[in-house]
Amino acid sequence: MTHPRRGHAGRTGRRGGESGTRDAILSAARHRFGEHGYDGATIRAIAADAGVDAALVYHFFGSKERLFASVMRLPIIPGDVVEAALAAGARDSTRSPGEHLVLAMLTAWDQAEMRSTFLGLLRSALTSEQAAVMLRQFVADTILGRVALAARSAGADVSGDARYRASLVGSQVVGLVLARYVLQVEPLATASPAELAAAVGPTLDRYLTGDFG
Amino acid sequence: MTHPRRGHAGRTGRRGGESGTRDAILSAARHRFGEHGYDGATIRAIAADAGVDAALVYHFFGSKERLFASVMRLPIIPGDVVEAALAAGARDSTRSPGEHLVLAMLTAWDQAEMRSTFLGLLRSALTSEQAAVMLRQFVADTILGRVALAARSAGADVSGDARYRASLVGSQVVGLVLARYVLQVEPLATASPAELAAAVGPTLDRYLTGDFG
DNA sequence: TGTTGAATTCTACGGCTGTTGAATTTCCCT
DNA sequence: AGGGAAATTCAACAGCCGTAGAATTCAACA
Repeated sequence: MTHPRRGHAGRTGRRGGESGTRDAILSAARHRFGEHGYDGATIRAIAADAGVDAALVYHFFGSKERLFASVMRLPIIPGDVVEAALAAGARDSTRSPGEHLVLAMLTAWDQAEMRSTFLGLLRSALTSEQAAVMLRQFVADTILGRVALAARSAGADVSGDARYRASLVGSQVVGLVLARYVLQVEPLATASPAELAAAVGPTLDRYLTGDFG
Repeated sequence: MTHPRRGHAGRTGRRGGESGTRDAILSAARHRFGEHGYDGATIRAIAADAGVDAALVYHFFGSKERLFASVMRLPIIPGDVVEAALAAGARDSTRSPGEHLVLAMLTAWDQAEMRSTFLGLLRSALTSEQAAVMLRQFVADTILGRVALAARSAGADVSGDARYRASLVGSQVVGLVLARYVLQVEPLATASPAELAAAVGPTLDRYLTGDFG
């Protein structure tokens, strides 16, 4: 009576064929972390999504924290995207640096995998102080640093307020992302990237090189 | 051996004097919800902060959800603050409506009680879909509605893009709040309200009445 | 002085959590 | 053919969670 079918056989034990289970777990984890944050995502739910027992997650990743770290290893480096956008804006006369920045951000966030990863980081940072410190450090090092550099080279900067300018840029970007992808405020959530670039790009340009107190 | 001392007597039973326990619970709950969000805050921790048994929280409030609702009843109405700021900006020539808006926001957020309440709402909205719907509804009704109204009356609006403008304003405000009070990005977290008003106010003015695609 | 009702705590239940160790099945290499 | 390694599941642990009920103490009023 025990004729093992492919997928869920007798009970325990190895399955036939290439399983790809590890990747299934990673994908499910990215989804769950993205939707519910670190604390809200449970190992059992992730395992269930991947069609697998919870213990297998531990076999592969050792702990929830290490699973989170594995998931949050980004497939692209955000700092490079920012730098490319700023460089493109400097030589392309049809669009300003700010507009390029908005477009680059929205393009990255519109890829499902990226969006889940970023959302997971953001949601976790908002509920756990530990995650907040990590995210702050990461953003300061890889993103705000490059923006500050661009601000310094583009505009005529007297004092060292480049970091101030960069943080203003960051505040508008994170607010846009939050309103569009998390809160899904309605005209914003469905507006086209080009439309948003036209609306928000000049704000970033002014923060980067404009004149204010 | 059982001489009951004021504060924590024999064991169970009522304590002497006016306890003010209910308010202590409310205050502790506001703190906890603000720091950790709805899920992260536990009844037992709230009770411990208030120096009280967890069951007493249920005696007073019935359930965690009802406690949350009691805490989140705001002492002031944000919509009124927004309206007052916009009105002041219209007749006061030394500061624009956008600058008034920023100042009003920062003033509200700098009161500890307000900040905890708002943070609780925000953090909860970011991890629970249910809370997100509630917050979105609330913000749309009481805040974005008034901003949209102001945009419509102030600028020359052809189509019904007032909601679009209002949501842009909202995105910059929420981003500023997030960067300053949650992530505590450094030049922003300690900048003076006046400084931020000068930097961010014109952005809001442009979103309200400016020209873009 | 009782009696009633509110304030307060103790104890416990069932459910969910991250995590572990043993058992089982399959694959791959010799 | 056989044996070791990998993949997979089951069952259980201790701990925390929200919540409910009973017991106790105090205050106020008749």
